[in-house]
Amino acid sequence: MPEKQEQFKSLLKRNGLKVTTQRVVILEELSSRPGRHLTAEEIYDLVKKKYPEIGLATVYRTIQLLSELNLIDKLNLDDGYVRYEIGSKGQEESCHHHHHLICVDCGKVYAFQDDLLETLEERIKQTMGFEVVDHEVKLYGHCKKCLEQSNESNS
Amino acid sequence: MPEKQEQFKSLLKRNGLKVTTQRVVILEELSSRPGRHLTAEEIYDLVKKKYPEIGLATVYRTIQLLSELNLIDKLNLDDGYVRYEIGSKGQEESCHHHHHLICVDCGKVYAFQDDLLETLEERIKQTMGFEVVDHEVKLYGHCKKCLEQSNESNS
DNA sequence: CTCGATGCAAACAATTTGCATAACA
DNA sequence: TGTTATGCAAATTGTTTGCATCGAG
Repeated sequence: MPEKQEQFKSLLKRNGLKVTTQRVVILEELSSRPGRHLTAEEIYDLVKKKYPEIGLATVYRTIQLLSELNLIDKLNLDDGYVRYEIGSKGQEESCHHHHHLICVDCGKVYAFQDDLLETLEERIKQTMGFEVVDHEVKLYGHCKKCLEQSNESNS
Repeated sequence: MPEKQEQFKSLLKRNGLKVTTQRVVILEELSSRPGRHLTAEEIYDLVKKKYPEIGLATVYRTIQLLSELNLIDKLNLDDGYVRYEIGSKGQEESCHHHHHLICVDCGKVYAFQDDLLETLEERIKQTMGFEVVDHEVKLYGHCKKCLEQSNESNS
């Protein structure tokens, strides 16, 4: 999909960044895995397959840059790694900013979108005078599959 | 307040932990600063004033222990430090589980409680079969004070 | 007494940085 | 051609761990 490559190139240019193969490949790898939450090391390994000369430091530097521009989203699952996924601005599809459901049993991460948060933010603005511009919501619990499995073993 | 000390001691015992001066002092320091979000290093410095022999490793070990028992709450502001504050179980007052408003201008962290989240969690249970048991909500934005200051300079 | 808890220092691991080289604009 | 980005390796730093000692139960 060369048209996607062109998109990334103009995306970089639009944000005042130089277009390099490394940056385009990193964006490609992330964007071809929406919903996956990849660590720097994982991105490094993926990119190396397409561009073996890349260094880990470049991955870190690029990730940080893209994150500051909100082209990719940062996610911290408190497992010692910072993870990244393609964000709404880095994707043509309007995949809205979403939140995460983290299963404490199997570790799987689910995404969900919600508009209820807007009501909450409105209320906060009213009561505390605090104007919310971004949010990070992590809900921990038991996913459907794990709930079913534990029900089976209990019956 | 020696009655608070007694409380911490029984709190530790109740959770199957040995009562040591180090652990009690760490709990004291945290509980005398509700709403403050302290790093391990900061806790270490505070505790050293009352108990200079303590080692940083003990602080880390104790913090981890108390965090697993939910006596203290972990907070990650993505500034490279993991922070801790006394939790509802570690305090006699019923200070409900709360969420954080983080001002992107001055860095100040405000707390708020909300019940709207329960509606959200109910909805998630219905639509996705995911049962939420814990949550971490961080809202980033501009606090009242910083909003007022930027308004003044604009007028 | 016995096992868990501590202090110290060394080990770890994710991330950052300095610097010479390469390559986009 | 000049500045920005890269690769490599070394440095940094929050956190963990091994081990001998100490102290709560």
